[in-house]
Amino acid sequence: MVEQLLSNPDEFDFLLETHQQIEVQLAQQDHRYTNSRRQLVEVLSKAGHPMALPNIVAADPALAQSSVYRNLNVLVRSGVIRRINTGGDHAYFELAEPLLAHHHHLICMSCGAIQDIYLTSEVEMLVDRNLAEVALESGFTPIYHNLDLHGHCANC
Amino acid sequence: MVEQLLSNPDEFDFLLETHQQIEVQLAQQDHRYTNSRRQLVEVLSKAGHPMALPNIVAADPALAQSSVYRNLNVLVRSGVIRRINTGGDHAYFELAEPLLAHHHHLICMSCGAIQDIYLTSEVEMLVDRNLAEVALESGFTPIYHNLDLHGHCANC
DNA sequence: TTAATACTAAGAATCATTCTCATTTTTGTG
DNA sequence: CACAAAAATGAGAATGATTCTTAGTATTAA
Repeated sequence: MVEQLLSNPDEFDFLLETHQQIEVQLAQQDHRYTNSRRQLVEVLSKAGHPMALPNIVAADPALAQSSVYRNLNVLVRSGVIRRINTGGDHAYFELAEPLLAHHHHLICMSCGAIQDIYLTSEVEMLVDRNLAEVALESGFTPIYHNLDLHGHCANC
Repeated sequence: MVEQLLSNPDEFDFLLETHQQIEVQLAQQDHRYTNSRRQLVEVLSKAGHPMALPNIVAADPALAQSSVYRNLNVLVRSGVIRRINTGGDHAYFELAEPLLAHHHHLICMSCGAIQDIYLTSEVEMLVDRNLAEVALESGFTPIYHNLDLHGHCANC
């Protein structure tokens, strides 16, 4: 069992809870939470940062590329995983809210690295309110928003 | 001359100014503002909203697909055009700041349509400040930010 | 048990985008 | 006005991330 390899009991609990939530979320849309989907979620969860497909596949040799692509789509459509479009060669993927707290990204224009950032709740609230107003005026139904800062990371 | 077809003198002035600015901006990087680049800019300018490649090519039969792709890249690298990654099949393109005022986008998850939105200057200021703080902590050098709201447009 | 349905995974197919290259246009210099 | 050097063009080939196909496997429900 993969769980026995974890040194940190908190991480163990987190994964357990995460798996349970996801199972319910998928069941609501008549999808199964199969082994390979669990493994995919564990790779993303343990990495702790957004990953592109080659990294996901490399992180767990049991994962088949075609299945990962298919399952990423299923999980994105079910709201379990979030797709991040950087404009680079690959899309990036991370666990979606509420499995992960609401946050945004620094995206390096040189190396493509992605780092999570958190804004103050005051700023988040004002942005939300302002976006909601503008959406309402256009008859637009908001689902989620993206906010990312592009530039050059410390290494580049 | 394309300009003679314009009914609105304001639009004529706007294009003139725009072309002049772009010519300078390109010259600074040893690029020429050629005819086909002008035509590309005019298509985007007249549309008044972000366009995907097939629409750009369809809007002006004189534009060759391969040249449009190449020139979009040149103009994006020079900061004249902005690329919008929606996650759909195509990237979208629009004139960049300061040719267009700072704004954000509503992106329809059903039909892919993109609409410009403007936030209040108060919100923009707070977001900028907060992003700058967070970037500084990470040694990240900010260039620009994206903020887009995904959901369903009035038609969908 | 059995039928229906979901899932898997290897490889083929798709298609947006980039690359190649022969030709044309523009620029700068004598 | 050449004329060489540098940029740009455009048609088609190549690339490569992602999706599709398909035959087989696993799960569910009756």
